[in-house]
Amino acid sequence: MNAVNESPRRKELTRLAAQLFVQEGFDRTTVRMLAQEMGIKSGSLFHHFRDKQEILAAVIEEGTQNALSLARQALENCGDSARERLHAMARAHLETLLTDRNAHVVALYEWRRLDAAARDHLSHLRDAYETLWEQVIDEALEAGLVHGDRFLVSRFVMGALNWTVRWYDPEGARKPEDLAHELVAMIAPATQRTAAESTKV
Amino acid sequence: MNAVNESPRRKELTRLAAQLFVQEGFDRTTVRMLAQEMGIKSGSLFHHFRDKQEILAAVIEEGTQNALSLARQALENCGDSARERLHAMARAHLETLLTDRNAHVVALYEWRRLDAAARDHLSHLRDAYETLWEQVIDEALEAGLVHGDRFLVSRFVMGALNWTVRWYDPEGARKPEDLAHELVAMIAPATQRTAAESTKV
DNA sequence: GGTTTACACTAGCGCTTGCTTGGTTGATCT
DNA sequence: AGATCAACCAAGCAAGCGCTAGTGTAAACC
Repeated sequence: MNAVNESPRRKELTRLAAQLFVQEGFDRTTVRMLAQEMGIKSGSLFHHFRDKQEILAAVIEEGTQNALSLARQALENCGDSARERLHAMARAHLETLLTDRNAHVVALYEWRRLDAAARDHLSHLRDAYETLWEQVIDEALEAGLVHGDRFLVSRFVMGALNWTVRWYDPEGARKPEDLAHELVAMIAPATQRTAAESTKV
Repeated sequence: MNAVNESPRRKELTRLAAQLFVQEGFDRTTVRMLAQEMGIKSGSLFHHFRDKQEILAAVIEEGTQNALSLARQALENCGDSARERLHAMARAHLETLLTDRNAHVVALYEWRRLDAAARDHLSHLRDAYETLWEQVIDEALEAGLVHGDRFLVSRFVMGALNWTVRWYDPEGARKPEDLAHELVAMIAPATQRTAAESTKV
């Protein structure tokens, strides 16, 4: 029973679990269903994970880690202007929501099923991610790009972005890039100043 | 076993069920927990509802009906300008999210637990509500109050509003009215005059 | 060559689940 | 006074749940 390791087998199992958790919900997904999806018997599952809770925690941790590193990377590789940084964050957020969709849906919908210990550990990760966002929002406010209350603006933006998992169609014409652009345009109209940016759309 | 009636007792039970579903989630709420909360034995529960699914459907229907009638009422009692109508809708949405919070949280989080029949029936109700929203968004776009893609703007706005159930504190200083005002200000800044909009599109 | 390790299996324990059954109560109607 | 009816209860069934115990096996390591 190896609890904390990160074997490639365990990672693959985590991926499959995420898929099932999205399809059925955590509570309705039985260890027998998980095992079958993984091609093993239900007993064998507990060699890889201490209990069912740990599978949930593994799924959410995986998704959050990816989101965090993708966001950091996006901020490093973009320009310095508040608009560019805001756009980069929105785009990174939507891209991880797309590529790691299952994990993120689980994180959004099944967070409350985590036990106290796992929730405590994972909320630190999530806080780190949200701090990144608040910094970028602050910059946008200072630059006069967006107006309003710091707390409310960041909540509204996170809501608009996270809500996409409910309606976004990966097969459709719209790319994460497009959504990010449209969102930034909606809350920070390009009509004022910065003549260099009036080319898009 | 009266299935479709609307006795006051049933309404009260529905309210209690909504509270439990929010606290524990639908799957983890057992019929025994529901019965205890209602002050009856688990067997008696099935006199009021055909099965557990029907309780869930009743909770969601109640919430959606209230949201719909509140929104219609708000649109009747507000001014004609696109801004006023947008603000009225946002405010009505947030107010029903506050007063019927439990029912709406259940609708948002447990929708997928509905069986096909209930989901079909309730999605018509929800569509009626979303149609109201899209009309108001359309008016805002035509009036030049907001810019962007019709579909995306309405999805972003709905996301920002619905996300509030995750962080809004009814005991806090902010009223639904304030949130609505701030949201409208964010996506439709008041700085520009209505006449000065001739340059766009 | 012997021991360890990783991974899988079978079998089932103890418990909870949604729901059913058969029956009782007290108020209301005829 | 008898019938009706909504509302409730005690008891329990069949199925399914998470998880454990004990064992087998093939590759890796000393």
